[in-house]
Amino acid sequence: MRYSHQRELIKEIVYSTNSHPTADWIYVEVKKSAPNISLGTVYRNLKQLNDEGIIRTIYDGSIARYDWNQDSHDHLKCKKCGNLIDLQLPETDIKKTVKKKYNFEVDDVEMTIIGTCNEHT
Amino acid sequence: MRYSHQRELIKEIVYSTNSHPTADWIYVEVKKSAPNISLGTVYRNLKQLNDEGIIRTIYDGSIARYDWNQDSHDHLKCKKCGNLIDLQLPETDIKKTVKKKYNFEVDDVEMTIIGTCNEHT
DNA sequence: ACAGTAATAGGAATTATTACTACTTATTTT
DNA sequence: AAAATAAGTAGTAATAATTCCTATTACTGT
Repeated sequence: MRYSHQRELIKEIVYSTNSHPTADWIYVEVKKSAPNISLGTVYRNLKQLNDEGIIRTIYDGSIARYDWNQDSHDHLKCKKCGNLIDLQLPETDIKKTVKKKYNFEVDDVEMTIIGTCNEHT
Repeated sequence: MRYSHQRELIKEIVYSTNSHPTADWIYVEVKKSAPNISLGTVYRNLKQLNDEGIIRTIYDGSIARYDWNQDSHDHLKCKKCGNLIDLQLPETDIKKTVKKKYNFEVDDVEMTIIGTCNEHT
């Protein structure tokens, strides 16, 4: 993967926030420093960064969000504000259980906990 | 919610399979018995059935799938064949942990385990 | 500095889903 | 049972998110 200014900016934006931004939000942000970047470029680079393992793509309902955090972690989704909050649950032995019980080779466990955050109860 | 023939057919189709069908697949199926049903009708009814708690909507990446199974359960997603397989993991105390640690009122836990199923290892 | 090729801008195309509207049908009222 | 009413439908247009296409631009190894 060859260096590109645009990709660098996109990467920095994803790495600068914990808000799990969408492609569109990133597009708006990156335009501040690269006014004529195109949305296609944003999507292409997000995909590349994802494929290289530099960022991670998560799905919030039907839309894609991007996360710099590569550690295995889960998300809380607040029904009221829609925010996704990172959390680290104690690693249970889901992997082992699944392997034993279903003979399924586990790569990743994606967990989203849906409810109401402390600011909206 | 008033009775409708179309909705009844759609419900029966969702209840007849464990394959977590997409709206499009359901559309193709239901056309066999109601040839001039429209895709909009399929979507509208799936949403209604979901809102009434008769079926459940799950998201597989960015696309919606529908599931008759109302019990709290999880899904295995095979990277190779793309199939979603139901599974019932032993109820851990995720809810309690999250409540204590993050003061977050949990309604639902969505878990998708990604890997390779026994037919594709 | 230059050749080779990956990356870009800008816009068109695609896919999944929702919205609109005139007509139809299930249910309620008479 | 016929008329009234309101929810549901078909067909199509519209939207939103994402991907694709193409002529041009910009890294990078020599």
